[in-house]
Order: sequence, then C-alpha cells, then structure tokens
Amino acid sequence: MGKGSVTIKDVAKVAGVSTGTVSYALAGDSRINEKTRKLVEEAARKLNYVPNEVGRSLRAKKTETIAFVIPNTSHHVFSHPYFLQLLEGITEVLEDHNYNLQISTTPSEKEESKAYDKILRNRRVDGIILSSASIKDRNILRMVESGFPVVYLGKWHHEEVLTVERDDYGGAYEATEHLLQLGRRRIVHIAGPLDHQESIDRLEGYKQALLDHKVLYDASLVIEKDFSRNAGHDAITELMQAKIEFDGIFAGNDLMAIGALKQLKLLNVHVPRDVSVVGFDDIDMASVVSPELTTIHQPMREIGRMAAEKLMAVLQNQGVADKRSVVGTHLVVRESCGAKER
Amino acid sequence: MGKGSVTIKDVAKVAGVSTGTVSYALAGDSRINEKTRKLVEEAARKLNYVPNEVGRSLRAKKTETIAFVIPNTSHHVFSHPYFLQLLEGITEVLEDHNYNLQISTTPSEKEESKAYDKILRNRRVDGIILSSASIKDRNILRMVESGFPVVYLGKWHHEEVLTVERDDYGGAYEATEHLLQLGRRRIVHIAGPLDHQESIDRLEGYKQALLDHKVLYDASLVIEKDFSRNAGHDAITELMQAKIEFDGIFAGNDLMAIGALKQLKLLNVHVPRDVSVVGFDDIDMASVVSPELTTIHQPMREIGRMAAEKLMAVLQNQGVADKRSVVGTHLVVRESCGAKER
DNA sequence: GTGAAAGCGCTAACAG
DNA sequence: CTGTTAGCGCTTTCAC
Repeated sequence: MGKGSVTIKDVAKVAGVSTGTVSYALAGDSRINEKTRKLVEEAARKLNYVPNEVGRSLRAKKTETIAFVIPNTSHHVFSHPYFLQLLEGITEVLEDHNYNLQISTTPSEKEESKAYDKILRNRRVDGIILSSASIKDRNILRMVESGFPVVYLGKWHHEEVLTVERDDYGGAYEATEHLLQLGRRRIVHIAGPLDHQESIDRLEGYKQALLDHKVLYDASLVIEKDFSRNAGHDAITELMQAKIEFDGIFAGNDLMAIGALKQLKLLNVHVPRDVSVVGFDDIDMASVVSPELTTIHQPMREIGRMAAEKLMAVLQNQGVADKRSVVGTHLVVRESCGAKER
Repeated sequence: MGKGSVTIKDVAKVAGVSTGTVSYALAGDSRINEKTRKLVEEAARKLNYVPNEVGRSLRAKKTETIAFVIPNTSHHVFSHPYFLQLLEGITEVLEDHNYNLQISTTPSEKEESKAYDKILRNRRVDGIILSSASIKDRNILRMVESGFPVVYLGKWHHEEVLTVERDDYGGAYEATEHLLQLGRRRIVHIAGPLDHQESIDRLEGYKQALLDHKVLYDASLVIEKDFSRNAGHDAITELMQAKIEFDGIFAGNDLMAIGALKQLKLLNVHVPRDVSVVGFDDIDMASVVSPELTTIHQPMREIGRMAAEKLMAVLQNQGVADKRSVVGTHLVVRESCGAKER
C-alpha cells in the first residue's frame, strides 16, 4: 500500500526484470520462460499490482468502454420504467465481455451538438448504444452516420446503420385489432409524441387495423401526448370535455394507459365494461393496477442484450449477421380490455 | 475528417505553433498572446479538434469519471424501481460538474473481490458511489475503508466514511406508530434481508414503536423476505397457512407491500377494513395500486444528488461539511391503511 | 509569449 | 527468451 499507485515499473524492479518482460509475462505470452513468469506474477501479487487502464487505453487506442447515450433531457427517459430493463440487458452482456458501461446524458438542448461531438471524438468510449430519439434531432443523425460504432435502438432509414427495433407497427395493429374483436368501434388512440418514430409506427398500426376491419378512421379520436402518466390523465379529461364518445382506448404506452385508467375511474367510467383499455410496453406497473392492464409486451431486457451483443461484435470485428434486428411483441391479455369476462 | 483522429499535433501544425502553445491557448492561459490564441482556436475549429480524454487523463492522473457501484447481482438492484431515481439524481449533479458516470456491477460472488480491486486501482474512475449492500460483504468493507474516495449509500459504523443515509429507523417507527394509532395491534412486519443494515434498522424502528405503545413484540409476526413482490405474496401465504392472526402489515419496502396487497385481495381479505398495510420507499407503483399504498417516502433522487455532490466536493478538495448526511423520510397516507376513512 | 522536451503507464517492435 | 526503446496524446516545467 505505498503512496502512489504501483506501476509496471515497480513490478519490474521487484521481479528483477524489465517492464517489457512484466507486460509479456502478465499477458501470458508464450515466449516468456515459465520461471520468469512465476517470478513476475509473484512480484505483481506481492505489490498488489493492478494495471493502469488509462495507460493501457492510450496505448491500445481503445477503452473497452461503451456509452449508453440518452438523448435530450435525462429526466424524460429516467421516468420510463423500462429503462432499467434495457440497462440490465446491456450490463449482462458487457460483463461477459469485460466491458465497462458509461451512461451519457446530453445536458441541455443547446449544448447537445457539442456534447455528442465530445462523446464521439474524445476517445473515452469505443462505441455507443443510442436510445431512440426525436426524428428531428439532427445530432442523432450525425452520430448514427458518423461511422463511429453505434447501435441505434429504433428504426433508422438507412440500411447500413445497426439497429435493434421493436415491432411497433405490428404491436399497435394487434392491440387495436384486439379491441375491434371485442366489438369496440370508437377507439381512441392516445399517441406518444409524433416526432418519435415509434409513435408514428404505432399510429400507423392503429390506422391499418381500423382499415382492415372496415372502421372509419376518425382523427378526433387521436390525441397526441407525451408518454407520461399525467398525459393519459389529461387525455381523458380533454376527451370528456369535448364530449367525444368512445368505447375503447389504445394508449401509446403503459404509463399513459395507467393515467387514463385512473382518470376514468375518477369519472365513474367503468373499465372494461364501458371502455376497454390496452397499453403498450408491459411495464411492471401494468400488472398491479386495477383493473390489470392489457398491453403489448416488449422484451426490453432482450433488446438491451441484443444491442450490446451487436456492438460487441462490431468492436471485436466479428461482423454482425444482421444490421437490422426486429424483436417481436405480443399481446398480454389482462383485465382492462374485458376479454377475460367473455 | 482525416483517417485517424486529429490530435493536438495536427492543430499545432496548422496553426504554425508548438503543441504546448496549443494546449495553453485552448486552456485560455493568460500568458498566450491574444492573436496566437485566435489563430489556434481557428485551427482547432477548422480541424474539428476534440481533445483525447485518455491522453489527458493519463497525464492528469484523473479521469473525471466516477463509478456507481452496484454490489452483488445486478439483477437484484435493477429490479428496484427507485434505482432510476437514484441514477437521475446522480447524473444531474455530474452533468453540472462535467463528470462522467460509469455503472459498475460486480460480476459473480466469487469474483467480487477481484472486481472491486480493479475498480479501485485501475484508475479508470476517480471515485465511487457505493450502493448499500449486505453487512457481511467483506469487499464493501475493503472498498469503503481503502482510502479511495467513496460515498456509501447507507449507514456505516466508521465515522470517517462518507455516507448518505436514510432514516430507516425513524421511518419504520413512524409507519408502525401510524398503524398503532389506527388501533391495529397484531402488526406483521415483512422484513427485508436482515443482513442488510436498512432491514435491521427498519425492524428496530418497528420494535421500538411497539414498545412505546405498550404492545408486546411477537416474533412470529416478523417474517424475513427478500424485497421482491413475490416475497410479499409468499409472506401472506405463509402467515395464512400458519393461521397467524394479524390486522396490520408494515412491509420493509413497497414491492413486498404490493405483493402482499395482491395476495390479500386474492384471499378476500379486505384492505384496509380487515388489515391495514403500510410500505416503505414510495415508489411510483405505490400510487397506482388499488387500494393506493400508504408508505414512507424516501427522496431517492435527492439522495443521489447529495451523494454525488459529496463525492464532487472530495474530488475537488473542497472538503465536505458533514461526513454523514441523514435524509428524512415521511409518511404518505393513502388508502391501504384506512386512515382516510375516519 | 512561445518552443522544446520530459513524462504520465503501458505495449510491441526490434535487437540481441 | 529478455531488455531496450519508441510512442500513444496530453500538460507543464524549463529555457530563451
């Protein structure tokens, strides 16, 4: 436990060899004599030597660290429960590969451009997993198309970009169809922000399901909100005030569905008798609310895993099988739709 | 956009000065002539120069990165919703200080010792925030008392260690007292793992409240579980099978309380009429379950902020005012205790 | 006010 | 087989 940290020089001195030999010995290079290797290992152990990763990184030009980048205000993303699952999936894979994970939020809107640039070029990380963002975000564009190893969590219009996508369209279609099959015809869609691709796709899935079931699309039934619980709450209030009739709700995510559920209860609208509700995400909360929320399940942890695996493959030059991966979603029928009562 | 990344040398060449001058100029050192500074800045901008942080770190012997270390299986911690709030608080502060955040999980039990050592000595981070862990964990001990800048999230027996603590004892006392004041006398405590200090303290608070209200402590009413939703569920099942009577439950955390709530409903035990339930944490879920969960609020985001602030103070040699910080908790009365019906 | 050069800790090419 | 050494990119003395 000396004062400064112990370096390879210290080990070399104690073992009575050169630093180069220490480096080779500790790396298990076959050229090093068995005896010397033991000697070096002994010295390293005695001194409690841990290689300085910064020196190593500078030399190797890689850090064995990747960043999970969260665009825009961190607050927004952190409020989403599925973020944890994503993180869990990512860390699992990184552990296997002995990689480190850095969480990067981008400070303020204004500084975003600079912030992204820094992440890309300061060499602190070897690659990034990029959480999905507004399609208007020019910085995302630059990041994704910079050539820097990036895996984007969402759909991207360019074939060469590595992505892990959910089937937003298909999930929305299934959710809406489920409501239609239950006999619902006036189905509200509480959409997420429509500058987000996932929101657009979910809206499209909703529309297509209506079309296929010969139900006229009514724009007044679609209401754009911001993915928060309050948003679901507000959506109901607004619909009621506008005296818009509806017998079903397909919410763009579970939080909004849960907000809606609560407000409906407050207004004495019975779910699922009067209104059937379906969400999207299948967060933990969905199974504890009452009535329990019927929703579209997304395997977020698996998505995290896949993204990390894909990035690892690139960084280790293994080549990725599919640039695009689409993970399936499926309907989880609980109580809020009324299907179980039939 | 040359092939390799642009270094300080490139900038120096273009600006027609030495690398030292570039470094000074970009740092805004007053010794550099205004004109030269402009020249350098211009060159840097033109080349899109971003300093290599690894080189900088090696030289400065600091990385401006801290680690948030999560002991044991990551899965366990990731399943706790408050983790996000903690993370949010930490990142907020780090952003202000331009520090990076690394999430470090410790792989397997077996490897823990080595893993901790690496974190401490590989120089990839300047300091760590350490999530609370089992009191039996010897590695935590070593980390905390290694002299490396550490802020521990929880109580520590040694005065010199920096901590941010919740008032587990006080919160538990308040929760239990609330149940007592509602006339409950057979109060079950579903405790968290008792090798965790917070679980011990909550149990102590529970006991003391009983004592102060002259209610005999009955060990058969205390049941040790693992903080998960299933655990709450199981606890109820076991109590019922053992035919133990109770009219109140103080759960060691919200997840267990929510699990218990669900199982009680299944068994047609009415909450709060037959049994009053109080949780601990005040996670988001607590306000969406039905009945809504009365619980002890903990400001996790604030705790994250404080921990990060404290670590920043140490790393920037500002000296910390209080080595120990204890943040208050308070009771949030909702529906599961029955107080609102009076 | 600026340049030259040392050196942070490490690895790998080159010599021997 | 092992030692010597250059150099990753940066900052900061030390000269001039």
